[in-house]
This record gives sequence, structure tokens and C-alpha cells, in this order.
Amino acid sequence: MIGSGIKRGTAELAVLSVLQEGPLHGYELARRIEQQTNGALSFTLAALYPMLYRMEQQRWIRGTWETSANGRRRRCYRLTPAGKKKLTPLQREWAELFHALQRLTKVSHA
Amino acid sequence: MIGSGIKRGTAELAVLSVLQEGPLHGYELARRIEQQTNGALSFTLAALYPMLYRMEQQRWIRGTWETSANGRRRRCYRLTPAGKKKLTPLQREWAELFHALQRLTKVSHA
DNA sequence: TTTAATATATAAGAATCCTATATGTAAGGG
DNA sequence: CCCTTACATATAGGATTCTTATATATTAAA
Repeated sequence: MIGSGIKRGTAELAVLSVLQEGPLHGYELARRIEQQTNGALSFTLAALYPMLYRMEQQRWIRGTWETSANGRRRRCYRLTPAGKKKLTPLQREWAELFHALQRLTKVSHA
Repeated sequence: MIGSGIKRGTAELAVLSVLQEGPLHGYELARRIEQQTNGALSFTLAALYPMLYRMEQQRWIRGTWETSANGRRRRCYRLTPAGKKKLTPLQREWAELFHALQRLTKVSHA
């Protein structure tokens, strides 16, 4: 699994990306991130919950309390229009970072 | 320029990569990183110096005090064999991170 | 002589991750 | 019926790595 040192800042992109598929609650979100990256990227719930609060305050996601078929209370998060708008520049910024790092390592091979 | 939130952890890779080209002192290192990424990636010296100390303690780089032609004292850092060994798995880890994030954003488009 | 460029250093703070701990419900096996 | 596992959210305390701001000192140019 990818170390915590280098994955900083990825949680935000991961949450927005996964929520684009549809509304989810925190516990399930953590599982999707891990599944869809084949275990490469994984966050503890202690990291995800505060992140979800922050993103809700910034109006990128909206959470509503719901009761599942089992009778379990859980907080369902869905992407807001502002959240969708945020996703595009965020992806671009990550792409730029990758290119920048590739240039650095490639120049050193030249 | 890439925001500070998402570039966390890149300094280590950047320093090792640039030092692979040859020995350098801190001030020049900062400039090379910025130049070689066309300004996309940039670190303040206040971030770089403590990072160089940490990497020296971990024996990835070795610093020696030298006096330039101008008569200026400066600390010249060069990559150690251990530092070279560190670079390969670090690059691989970054590549894995990129792939993981690509899978996340691509699945959401499917 | 003042300013800009070179060069290193540290302090204080912000952000985002971690482990550890807490709480509580539901389902299944013994 | 009890115990464990899975589900589900929450917070405290600590680590790391960035930031801005500040300090010091030399050299070159205006």
C-alpha cells in the first residue's frame, strides 16, 4: 500500500471522484476507495470523517441522515454542483504534478 | 503553480532526482526544481533546508561545506549510494499513486 | 551607499494524515 | 443466550511537511 507520506491531499480527490458515481455514506466510501484502487490507496475512517465535515462546510458535498433497510442510522453524502465544478481543476492540478515530477526524474536520466 | 495541499511529499523525490544530476547546494537546488518543472513545482528555502537535514540524517545525501569562487560558504549536497537505492522504490510508489488516482477518476466516468 | 542577489537558518502556525479509543446496532455461530 | 464479527460514526493526541515571517551575512551592481 502507498505510504502516508506521499498520499497527502489525495483523500479530497478520491472522495469527490467516488461520490461522482452516486451518493454514499462514509464507511462505504472508504471501502470503495480501497476496492477501486486494488488496495493501493486506503484511508482510515478517522481520516475520512473529519475530511467529510470539511468538504461539507465548503459546500462540495451535502450530507443527510438516513436510515438503511437494516434500521442503521448513517450519513449519506452526495456531490453538490459546486463539488462537481471543483473536481475538474483538481484533476488537472494532479495531472500537472505528475508531469512536473516526471520531468524532474527524466531530466536526471538525460 | 501547484498548491501546497497536494504536493506534500514531493520535495523528497524532487531533491533526490535533481541531485542525481550532480552535487548542488540548497539555494541552487530550489532553483533547479522550479526551472525543470517550468515553475509548476516550487519550494521555499525554509522548507528545503530542514528537509536536507533530515535526508542527511537518513544517509540519503551527504553535505560538505565548500567555498565557491566568489568566496561564499555554502553546503554542497551529493547523493549517497543509499540515496540512489531509495530513489527507485520512491519513483515506483509515486507511479502507483498516479495509477490509483486515475483508476478512481476513470471508474467514476464509466 | 543603498539595493538586489546569493546563501543559510529558525520559529510559529496550518493542514492532513496516523493510531488509539469510544460508542452503539445488527447478524451469525456456538 | 452469549460472543464475535461487521457495520457505522466520532474524537483525542501525535507526526510530518508544508507555509509565512524573521534573522544573519556576503557580494555585486546601480
